[in-house]
Parts: sequence; C-alpha cells; structure tokens
Amino acid sequence: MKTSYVDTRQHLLETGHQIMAAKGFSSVGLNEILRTAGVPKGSFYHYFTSKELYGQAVLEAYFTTYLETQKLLFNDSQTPAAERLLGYWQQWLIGNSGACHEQKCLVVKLSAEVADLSEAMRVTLRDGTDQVIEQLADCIRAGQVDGSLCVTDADATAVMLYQLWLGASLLAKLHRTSVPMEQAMQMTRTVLLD
Amino acid sequence: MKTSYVDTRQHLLETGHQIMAAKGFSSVGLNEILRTAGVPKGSFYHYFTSKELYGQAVLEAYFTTYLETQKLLFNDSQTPAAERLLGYWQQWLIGNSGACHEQKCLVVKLSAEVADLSEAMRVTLRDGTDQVIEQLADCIRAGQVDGSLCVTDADATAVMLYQLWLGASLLAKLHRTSVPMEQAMQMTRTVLLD
DNA sequence: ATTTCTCTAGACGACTGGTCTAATTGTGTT
DNA sequence: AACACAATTAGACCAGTCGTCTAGAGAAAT
Repeated sequence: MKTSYVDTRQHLLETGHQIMAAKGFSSVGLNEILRTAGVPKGSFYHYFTSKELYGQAVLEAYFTTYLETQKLLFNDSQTPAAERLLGYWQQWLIGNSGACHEQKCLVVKLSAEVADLSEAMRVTLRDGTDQVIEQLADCIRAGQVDGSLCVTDADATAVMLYQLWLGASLLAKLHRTSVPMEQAMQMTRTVLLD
Repeated sequence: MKTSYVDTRQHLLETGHQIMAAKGFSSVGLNEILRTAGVPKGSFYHYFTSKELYGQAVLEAYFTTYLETQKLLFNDSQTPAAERLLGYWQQWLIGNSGACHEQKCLVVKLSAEVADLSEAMRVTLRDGTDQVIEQLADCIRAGQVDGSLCVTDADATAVMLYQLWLGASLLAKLHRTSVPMEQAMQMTRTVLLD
C-alpha cells in the first residue's frame, strides 16, 4: 500500500515537530529527521525546498492546530471566561512538566535560536504568537463582559500574561521543574481575579 | 610582545560571547570563533577541554560581570530602591533595542537551545538566573523598607518580573522591535508602584 | 647553555551538514 | 503491451563539524 504525497509530507512535519521540540533547529540534521520518519534522504527536496522552509512549514502546521485548539477551548461559552483562561494555562503547565519533560511549545524552544537565523521562521513565529495573544485578549474581554474577571485593559493583560508564561517556561527548562510555571500560575490567578 | 595565558583565554571568552549572542551555540563552529579571535585552532584545546565546557565558561564569565554590574547598580543606597529597579529595566530595554539589535542577554538567547543539549550549561544558566532573581528580590525588599515600593511579596514579585522580561525579550526578538519590552516596562511600573 | 614547560601551528581523521543530479519506480493512456 | 511522463529515491558531492595529533617556537628555570 502506497502512502500519498500529503501523508508523507504530513508525517515529515510531525516528525520534525517532535525532534525539533526536543533538540532545536540547528543541532538537528535532516538525516536524523529522515531516518526517524523512515523517509529516504533523497526524497526530502521533493517535499520541501530547503531545511529553512521546512522549518517554517513545521511552525505553520504547529500554529494552525494550536490556534484551533485554543479557539475551541475559549469558545465554550457555557463556562465563565475566567475558568476557560485558567484551564488554558493549566494545560500549558501540565503539558510541559512532569514525566515527559520534553518541550511541547515550539515558541519557547525555537524563538531565540531561530529569530536571528531565518527571516521566514521569525515572521511565522511572530505572526503566530500575535494571534495567540489576540485570542487571549478576546477571551479576557469575554470575561469582562460576563463579570468573571476584574481586568481593566484586556490587551495589555493578554500580552503581559503571555510574556510571563514564556519566561516561566524558559526558567522551567533551566530548572527541569514546573515550579516556575506554578509561580506564573499563582501570579496569573492574582492578576485575573483580584 | 606576547599575550599572556589569561589574555588569550579572556579574549576567546569575549569573542565567544559576542558570536554566540548573535548566532546561538550549535550553529556556530569553533572555526568561526577562532578565526574571529585570531587564535589558531591548536590553541583552543589548550585553554578549554571541549566546545561544551567552553560554552559553560562563557556563561560563567557572563554571569560574573552581569551580577557585579547589577549589584553595583542596586547598592547605590542614595537613590530610592524603586528608582534603582526601574533603572535596571530601563538599561535592559535600551540595551537590547534600536540600532544594535543583536541580543545582549545570553539567558534569553541560549536558555531554550542549550537546556536540553548540555547539562553543564543548563546548570550554569539555572544558578546564574537564580542569583539575578535573588538580587532583584533584595532590592525590592530594600524598596519595601524605604517605602518607595508598594509590594507585598518581594520574592514572588522578583520572579514574576524576571519571567515577564524574559518573555518580553523573546517577543522583542520575534518583532525586531522594543515594543514588547516597553509593554513590560509599563507593566513593571504598575506592579511596583501601584 | 641546556633543559623544561607553556603555548602555537595547522594538517588531519572521521564524520555530518544541506543540496542536487541522475536514475529508478510508479501510474495512466494508448 | 508499450509507451510517455510524473513521482520518488539513491547516492554522490563538497564544505563544514569537532576534536586529535605531532612538531616546533618561545620563555623560564636550572
């Protein structure tokens, strides 16, 4: 049985996501990705034009599903917005901690390394994070309306919380502990609810 | 005239700092560093035992001077602590923005990339940032005493502000703008003074 | 003056990097 | 069945990687 073009391409993107999330971009060779994916080396340039554009494609795919999941969580208008927001960060916390201490968030793992390396990847990362923040702000505004949050400036709060969690994730990587993220969680609660 | 052991070693550390701050760790080869420093390849392994331990030495040297500068700024007990703290972040902001958009802070640039790559570098980064945060907390406590700050938990605030600025620096790299850091600055003022 | 030790010099090995061309395989149409 | 044409792959390619090694230059010590 033959796998289709999109299958193989998709498979390469997923494999790349996993490996790059663990090891970064520069220190990972195409060989490793291809070997892991079970795709022969010669095939790579049939699916992507360069390693850089492949990296960009990985990021684009990542943001597509990420934003979709986020939207799904935030659109559940049954529960109060405060709960939805705290659930989002709770997932962030448990996702990148404990047994599987591999990085899940490509933004945390790749931003610093890649920003000065590839304009294409930098822009993808920039636009992706902008959208994530925008959806956060939307949900905060919903919380202002339904009264579950006491926040004055939704946009500023969204930016601030996202920055906080990026930094917390960085420190969590250095500590191999979720403590920094739990501190961020505590702070998030204070900011949103008091 | 012959340069001494410490001169060459120091020179290698400084060159490495500059290049790694711009390009990261994995994507930079020893050759490039040595060529830039004007030091022959054969000498490198006289001063350092491996690329990894060299990277660690760069980080250690970085934190040594960083913590010293920070302490110097924070120990000026003439000015109120609030002013000292805001001065610290003002320097952070202007340091990594504008014309010279190269990264200055090795913590921002290297943490994510290196944490999963080298235990030695990870630990150095972890201990260094812990000390930076500790000095921040000390200065915040001084502000509680002199009355220039209205903060309840000095430690939590120090952690939170450092996380915030790490994240802001990441976003600033993605945007090639100091806007994210100005947002962090605004938030910092609010947290410290209101 | 001769020995000793630090440091420099850069070729070298074994390997990996990303990229590309040439060949093979597969598919669909006659 | 034979062909044309596209989809896919094998493997060469060369520049670059880290790290090793031998040889010698230069200073310090005896």
